Formats: sequence, structure tokens, C-alpha cells
Amino acid sequence: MAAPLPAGVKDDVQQILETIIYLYTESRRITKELARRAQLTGPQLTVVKILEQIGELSLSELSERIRAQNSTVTGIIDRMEREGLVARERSKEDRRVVIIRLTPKGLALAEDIPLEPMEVFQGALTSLSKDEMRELLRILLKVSKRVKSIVRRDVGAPLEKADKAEEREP
Amino acid sequence: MAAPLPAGVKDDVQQILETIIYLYTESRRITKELARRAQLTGPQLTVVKILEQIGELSLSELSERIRAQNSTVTGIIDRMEREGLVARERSKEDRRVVIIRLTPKGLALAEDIPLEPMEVFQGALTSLSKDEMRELLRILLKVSKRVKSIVRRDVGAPLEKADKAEEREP
DNA sequence: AGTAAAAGTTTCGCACACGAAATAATCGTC
DNA sequence: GACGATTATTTCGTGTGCGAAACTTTTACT
Repeated sequence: MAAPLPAGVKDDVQQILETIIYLYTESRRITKELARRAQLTGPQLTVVKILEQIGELSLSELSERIRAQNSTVTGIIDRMEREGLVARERSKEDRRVVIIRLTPKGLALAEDIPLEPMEVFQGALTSLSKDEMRELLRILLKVSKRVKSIVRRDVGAPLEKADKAEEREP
Repeated sequence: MAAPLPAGVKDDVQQILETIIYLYTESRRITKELARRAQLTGPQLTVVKILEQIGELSLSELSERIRAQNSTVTGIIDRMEREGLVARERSKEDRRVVIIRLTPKGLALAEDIPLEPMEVFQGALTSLSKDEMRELLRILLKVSKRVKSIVRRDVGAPLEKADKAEEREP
């Protein structure tokens, strides 16, 4: 595994990785900066903007949207509730479920935030030609497909629901 | 700003964003999984592998490599020192500087970890043809250049070293 | 030399972020 | 209709991750 690469190719690979990392970290920085202006943290801004759009969500649904664990989101909502930005309410159909929605104060705050962080990237991507965009998507999908297969083969481990065959059958 | 996009384009943009996010979060997941097998955390694995390659680094240099603040790295090194994986030493040339290097135990551990997390992505990227790689790099650079200019114009704020002209000169 | 500014690190307080265990409510099955 | 399995959320412990302030040493300037 890991055959030595020609030098030029290695540089390209490295630069691609760095660019992807740059784009991702920049997205977090932008979120944080926009949040700071509204006296919020990054994740809190994300939550406020999602709730403004959707109206109300269960905690699990919210976790899924922001790609975090429930236990993480519990903490974020705790702090937002403390600030009076959101309210928790037990669902009437299923009393295990907690519904989260913006308070009037939270809604007013949401409306004061003009730009969504992701819009910066949408803006940047739409500066590409339609062909470039297609090509970018095609190549990225190819890469992530390949990543998935490498992971399955060489890393694997917590494969979501794989029945872990710890030892061979006798 | 934010002209309404044609529907098809918007889908492409969304999918590109999701793919980039997938690749980034997957990289963290892989790092974490490889780390878990060595009884380490993600950042600790990264540090171990860097030190194995480079030998020794100051804390600042290390921070830069892993793209984190000094104060974050101080904590990581604290815990690694507690586990006996690394040692701190004051530099003799400049006594402000702290040199960090692996202990024999840390080095042995590093040698036991076969795959570097980034190798998964290098592997995936090298499955692209040379033309695809060039094209990917070209488009990504175009996107990040555009992101930079949007940020400068619409977000800005903590521009690294911009002489913040808070008010015009009298 | 003598001091002010700068550089390197740590400390502190806070907010994620995750996984494992605990808790509460619902569902499936008998 | 009781009981065990399942689902939704919270609690707990630990590890990042950041920015501001504190501390130490070095550098630059006079």
C-alpha cells in the first residue's frame, strides 16, 4: 500500500487537501464572525437561522441538521434557552419528544441577521461556469466514493450497523 | 445581493457544499478511529505523527502545523506529557521557547501506527487522472479566491493584519 | 544601560463535541 | 394489559478550541 508518488502529483494532492481545509475552516470563521456581531456563537447562529426558516423542530431533527450529537445540541439549546432565544416544549403526540422553537426575542434577532454564512460559499460557487460546477461536482463525488471504499477496506471499524464478526465462525 | 438562482444550479451548489463537508468530517472521523486504536485522541495522533517525522518542534511551530491556537496546543501537550508520550524542554538559544519531542514511549507508539489519516485522502485523490486532478485544483483555487474576495467585501472584520481604519484621518 | 515594545507560552473562562450511562415514554408482542 | 425492546432526551466525564489576560524573556530604541 502507499506506492511512492511522482513528485508533481504529490504536490497537487497536497494543495488540493489544503484548499479543501482552507474552505472548511474559512466557513467556520465566517459563521463565527457573523455570529459575534449578533452576540451569538457559531452553532447558535446556525440554530437561529434554521428555526427561522423551518419554524419548529424536535431536538433530534435539529441535531441531524447541524450534524451534531443530541448531547451536544442539548447543551447549545440549554444556553440559548437561558438567554431567552428559544423555548422547549414537550410534544403532545409523543411525550418523549422535545419541540424547539424561537421566542419572539429569538425571531427578532434572526431577522436582524442579513447574511447566512453559507451564502458566501454559494456566492463563490456560482461564480463558476455551469460546466465548471458540473465538473467540480463530478470529480468531488468520485473522490468521496473512493474515500468510502478505502475506508470500508482499510479503516472501517465502527461501520454503522455492520454485525461485527469479531472471530471467525468455528 | 443574493439573486435568486435557477433551481438546477442551486442543487449543484448545495451538493458541492455537502460533499466538501462530507470529506472534511470524514477526515476527522478517520483520524479519530485510527487514534482510538492507539488509545489516543485525534489531535494527539496528529501530534505524534508530526513529531515522528520532524523530530522536535517549538510549541508555536506545532500550533501552526495543526492549525490551532497556542492555548489549545498547550492543553494537548499537557495531557500527552501526563501520559509520558512527549517531553517539554526549554530552548537554550531562546529561553521563551518550549521544545517538544517524543519520549521513547511516544516514538514506539508512533511506529505502531501504520496508516496516516491523510493517506486515505491521498489515496482517493490519486485515483483521479492527472487531468482531473489539475482541473479539480484549478476550480477549487478559483472558488477560494472568490471566497476571499467576498469575505473582504461583505464580512471582513478581523482581517488578519489590516490596519483597521476605524475612523478616517482628520 | 534602561526601558518600552514584542514574542512565546501558559492560565482562565467559556462553549462546543462526543460517547456511555441514566431516564422517560412508546411500541410490539404475547 | 403487562413486559421487554426501542426511541428521544438528558447527564456526566473528558478533550478540544478559542480569545483575553498574565508572565517571562528577548529585542529595539534611545
